[in-house]
This record gives sequence, C-alpha cells and structure tokens, in this order.
Amino acid sequence: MNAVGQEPKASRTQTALRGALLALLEEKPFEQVTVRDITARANVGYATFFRRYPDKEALLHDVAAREIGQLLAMTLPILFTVDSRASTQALCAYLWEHRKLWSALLTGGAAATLKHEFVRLAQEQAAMSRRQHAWLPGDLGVVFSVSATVEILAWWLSQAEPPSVVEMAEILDRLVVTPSLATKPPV
Amino acid sequence: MNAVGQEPKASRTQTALRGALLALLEEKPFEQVTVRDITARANVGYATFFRRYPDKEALLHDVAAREIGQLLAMTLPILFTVDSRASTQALCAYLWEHRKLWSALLTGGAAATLKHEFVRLAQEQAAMSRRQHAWLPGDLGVVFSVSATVEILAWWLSQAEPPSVVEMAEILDRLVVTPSLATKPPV
Amino acid sequence: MNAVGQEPKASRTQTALRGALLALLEEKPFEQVTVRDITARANVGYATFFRRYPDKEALLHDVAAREIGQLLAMTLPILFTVDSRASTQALCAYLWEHRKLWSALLTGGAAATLKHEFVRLAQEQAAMSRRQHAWLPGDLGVVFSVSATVEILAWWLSQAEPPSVVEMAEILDRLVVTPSLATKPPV
Amino acid sequence: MNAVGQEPKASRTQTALRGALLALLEEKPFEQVTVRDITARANVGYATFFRRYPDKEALLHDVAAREIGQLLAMTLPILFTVDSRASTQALCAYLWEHRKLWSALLTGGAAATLKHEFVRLAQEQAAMSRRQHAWLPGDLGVVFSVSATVEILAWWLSQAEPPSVVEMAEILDRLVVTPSLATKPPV
DNA sequence: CTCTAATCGAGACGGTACGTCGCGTCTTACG
DNA sequence: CGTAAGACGCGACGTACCGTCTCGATTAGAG
Repeated sequence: MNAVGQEPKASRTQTALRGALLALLEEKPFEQVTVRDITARANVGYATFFRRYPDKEALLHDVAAREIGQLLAMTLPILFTVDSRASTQALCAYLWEHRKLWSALLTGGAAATLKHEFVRLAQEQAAMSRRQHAWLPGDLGVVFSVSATVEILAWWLSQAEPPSVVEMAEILDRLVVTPSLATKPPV
Repeated sequence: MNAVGQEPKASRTQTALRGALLALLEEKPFEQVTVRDITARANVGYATFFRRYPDKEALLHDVAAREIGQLLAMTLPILFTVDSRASTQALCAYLWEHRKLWSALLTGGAAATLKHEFVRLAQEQAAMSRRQHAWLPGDLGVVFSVSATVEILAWWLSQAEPPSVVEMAEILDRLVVTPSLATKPPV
Repeated sequence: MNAVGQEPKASRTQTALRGALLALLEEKPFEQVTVRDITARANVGYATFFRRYPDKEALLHDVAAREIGQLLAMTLPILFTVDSRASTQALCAYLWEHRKLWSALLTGGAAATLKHEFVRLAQEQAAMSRRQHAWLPGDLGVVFSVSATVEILAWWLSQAEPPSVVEMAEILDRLVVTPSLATKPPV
Repeated sequence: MNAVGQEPKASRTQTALRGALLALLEEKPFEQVTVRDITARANVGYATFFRRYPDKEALLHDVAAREIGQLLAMTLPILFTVDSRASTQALCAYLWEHRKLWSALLTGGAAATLKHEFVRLAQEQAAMSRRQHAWLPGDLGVVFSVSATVEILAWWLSQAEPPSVVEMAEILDRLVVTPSLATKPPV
C-alpha cells in the first residue's frame, strides 16, 4: 500500500546511489568521482551516503556485483557448454548492447575492483561444478579466464574501429575458452 | 664513467627516490604510500620530489619501466622463440628470485600502472617484429599476452603453496604462448 | 489530583527529560550533552524531544527556571531583609546541600543560561519592590547582585577545600549585599 | 630584507586570523562564527587554520589574551592604587573608546572565554603583589573583582542609554573596588 | 467493545560544520 | 645557486549532531 514511492524508502536511497554512480562513471573515471558528486546526483544528503556504504569503494563493489550478476549468467556457462562459440557470442553481444556502461566499468580506476568482484563471483560458481585439470589449479583457471576475458573485452570496447561481435567471439574462444578447457598439451 | 658514489647529484636523488618507493611498496600498497613517506625514506626534501617527478604516479612509471626493462628481455622473446618452454621457465625463474619485489609490484594499486607500462613497452617491441595473424589484431595479441601473463604470475606470487617454477612455465606456455602463436583454429 | 505515576503522560515525558538532563549535567558539561544522550537517558523517543522543546537550550531554560525557582525564594529576600546575614547563610546552606547539582549548573556551558535565567527572574521580582538609588540604576543592581553571587558561589563549589557555610555567608554579605544596599559612599 | 610582506609569513597568517575573528565578532556572536568564515575573511586556506590553532576556541583564547593584555595594564592597578577613582575612570574611558569591540567580546558566546582568560591573567598578576585579607581568600577576591567588573561593563555596553564614563567609574568603585579592599566589616 | 485519531518509539534523512589528510605550489633560510 | 624544511591553498574525506520526516505500534477516547 505504498502509494507514493512504490518502494521502501531505505532501499530507494541505495538505488539512487547506485544509479548515480553508474551515471557518473560514464562521464569520468572512478577516482575522479567524488562522494559529493554521487550524493548530489542521487539527490541524497552527503552524510546519508556513509549510512549506506562505508566507502566509495563499497558502493562500487555493490554496483559491480549487481552488474556482474547479470553478466555472469552468460559468462560462466561458456566454459562448461558444448557449444562454446555460441556462448561467447552471447556474451559479446550483451556487452555490445551495454557498450557505454561496460566501457566505463572496465576502464579506469573501477576496472580493478570490477575484475576482483568478477573473480570472486566466478570462484563461487566454479566451486560447484569443478573440472579439475592436473596441470591447472582450479582457481588459477578461473583467475586466468576472467582476467583474460575482461582484458580482451576492455580492449574491444576501447577501440576506435572495433571488430565485430562475431570476430570477438572467435578471438575469445581461441584465446581463453579453448586453452582453459584443454586437458592435454596440444602437442 | 663515474666511480661509484660520484655520479651526478641529480641522478643520485632519483635513485634514492626509486629505491625508497621500491622499499615502501614491500610494506604497503601503492595508494597508501605518500610522497612524504617516499621523501622521508629517501632522505630527500619534500619539495625536491616534485622537481624530479610531476607526480607519485610518474615515479611509479619510472620505477616500473626500469624493473620491467630487465624483465622484458626475457618476456618478449618467449613469443618468437623456437623453444618457448625454455623462455617461460627463464621468466618464471627470474620472477621467483625477486619474488618479494614483484609480489609488491603486481599486487595492489601499483598493478594497473605496471601492467600498462608493460603493455606499452611490449607494443614497442612488437612493432618491430610483427607476426600478423588474420584473426588476431596485433595489439590485442600483445595486450592479451601481457595481461594474462601478469595476471597468472600475480596469482602465483600470492599463493601460500605456489607451484614450482617448472609447473608455472608449463601453465604459462599452455595458457598464453601457445594460443597467441596459433595460426589457425586448433580444430 | 492524580495519584503518583498517573499524571498526564505528556508531562511525565517532560519530567523524564528534565531529570535526564540534570543527571547528565553531573557527568559532563552541557555543550557535550547531546539530545540523543538526553532522550536515551529519559527512555524517550528521539523525535519526542522536539515535540516538547524546540531546542536543547529550551530544556535547559526550563530546568534552570525550576531549580532557580526554589532557590530564588531564598536568594531575593536577602537584599530586602533586615537580617541579611541570616538570609545569606540560608542561601549558602541550601546550596551546600545540593552541592553536586549546583556545581554542575554553575559550571560549564550551562552557567551562562543559568545566570541569564537567574537575572530574568530576579528582575521580575525586583520590579515590584524597587528601592531606587540615585547612583545605581535598578537593573544594574540586580545584574550585579545576581552575577556576583553566582560567581562567588560557583567559585565556592569548585574549591578543593571550600570555606564553611558561615564564612561564605559573611563574604557574600560583605561583597554583594552591603555594597548594593549602600545609599551613600562609605566615605 | 623582506621586501614584500615586511613580516615573516607565518606570523602574518596568525595576525590575519586574529583580525578576521575580531571583525566577525562585531557582526555575529561567537558561536555562529564558523572556522570557514574566519579563514575566508582572513584570506587563508581552511586547513591552515588548524595548523595554527587546534580549535576555534583556541583562537578566541589567543585573541582574548591579547586584547585583555592591553586592558589589564589599566584594570589591575585599580585595586592597589591610592586613587582608585582615577583608575576606574581610565578603565571605563578605554572601554568606551573601543566600545564596539568590547561589546562583542563581553556579549554572546565569547564572554565566558573572555572572563576566564581575564581571571587567569589577573591571578598571575595578583600572585605577585598579594594583599591577603583574613576573611577573603586571595583568588576569590580576584574572581569576584574581575567577574563583577566584567559583568558591570557588559551591562554598560549593552545599554540603549548608557550612563556616562564618570558615573560608571563611580559605580564600579563602589560596587567592586571598595568592597574588595575593605579590611574590616563597614560596621 | 470497537474503531478512529492522536501520540509515541525508532531511526532514516538532508544539512552544516567539523577536523584530518594528502597533494602540489611556494616561501624562507642555509650552505 | 640549489636544496632542505615546511607553510600554504586546495579540496575530498569521514564524523557528529541537529532538527525534520516517515513509519508502524500503542493507546485513548468516541461511538
């Protein structure tokens, strides 16, 4: 029976903060985004920020986790699917659609946090359906896959004349997916 | 050629600053190292710092370039050598020797700069002896190789029970070298 | 007339707030007492405070007026009594009994408000039975008497080895009462 | 050889801060003066304030001590002079000249600090030339004299139609000087 | 005895000032 | 001269408290 805000106020604040950060990240790199910027954009009191998050970093973590959450549904299956090429294409297509946002997330000061969060979530997922290789420690596999993928995609999104989705999917497949799945040296 | 200790004073200051930064990086992450820390450790006036470097970042770049310089002589040939396995082993062995330093460089806030500098230098090198693949844009190849290598090595140095040099060399070879050299899909 | 504990709830809240402030004033100076302290101590909701008083100051005024009310019955007659010495002794004795409370009231940030309220009430009283001296404007007389008295008593209550009630009465008499009553220069 | 500022910069900052506070005190009560107000008025960086003074209060203390310093040369001799009336007149005259400043100092939130500083300085002075009365502890004498004087003068400066300097001098003399000097009860 | 309205607790919120910290510039004094 | 020492302007940070507000639970009085 929430006629006005349709949502408990407390969480509206958080939503506003996350939205503000996302908006600002498309304007300038994370390190240059000030807490005041965020609260101003979110129409929220400065001090209120610290009631929700201890840090600017903490908000970024939250934002990252959520954005990655959506992406991860497409990213992780890649490594365990029969048709890996289809998966990488889906991933690239998704990224391309949200090009601007992800460009911001994977570039500048936010990238490190993003990647870290990415790895963390990927580790969790991987813990369940683990395919162990003798030569490749499980978590290194995850670290490599995620890092390389992120790096490749970051490169992609920052190009003036970027390759097509299909081309990137092939590159991803050959540079990341195939190597991490290989069970024995390719001679 | 100056005798030891008699090199021009200006460069002695720079040496001291670089040394101080390296020492501090082994104590705390780069973002937490302040210019005052550095100058204090280097026994150099605070203002003097800014006569040598515009920035804390600039010093890091300098330090990074030098440390990488040594490493790069071993890293780059890997991709263009006949016996890649030997090269990766050499790389890992070198890193292992200077484990503490590189652990600091590849972890924390310095990592981004380090990797960036790494890529920059690698691009330069690669510009000369370019092996173009149709499916892999040249600079993406470099970005991927370097990033993945750095990430894998960073993982290695941060492990409690790290794999041996030989094992890491094999991993590197299979995850990074082989894929970037492949000319056609591995079927 | 309500039995104890059955008085109207609204005024029970006020009583609790006044009590809480008095208690807190014995622990720390007024400026360091926060509204949250008070409401917590009074077992009253934070917002409720502002339903009763516009201000922290307003509560202090209320508290002050009441405490002074009791005291004033003894303070004011001093100046208009035949046996002033007896009156000053009564005043000092009363203060001594409630030493701890008045020590808190007359020291620290509350003192100014206290004195102000004191003067205000004294002015009211004095307006009725005014003895005008040519050389001493009426309200200055009040200001002087009250301020000096307060100051002297504050000094007394803060001493490690305070003079006796009788001694203080004499001092008060000679420093405050006699001079303000004098009608002509004492030669 | 200070061509420009004619004064070491460090002390110029302090001077500017003191000046700014004095100026602001004539515009609004001390509690409403913000550190930012002060630094803005003094053309000084905000943080610089805290390099000089730990507190807004500390600056007030400094200002107070200096202003009182000048005044005290006239205030203290009053009690130990043969011709006390001349001294009180000098005091009142001085105050009247700097009416606006002292009005600000003796009114509002600054008053407490002012009086405290006043007493402190007076105690120091009094420690040297102590005339002990049996009935009046030395420091109470000082506290009373100073407090009463301050209070009387504060009243004076806040009047719409203030008495003349001569009248105030007489009042001061009869209310403060004579009583504190008396050696035996005036019968 | 119920139902509506006032009142309360709890505490989130916008806002203002605080005091701290680090950067990069600038001044001063010294060797 | 050039350097050490460090003051300074700047601007973000995170904290504290204020006074306003919303919200749900409690309670009182009207029906």
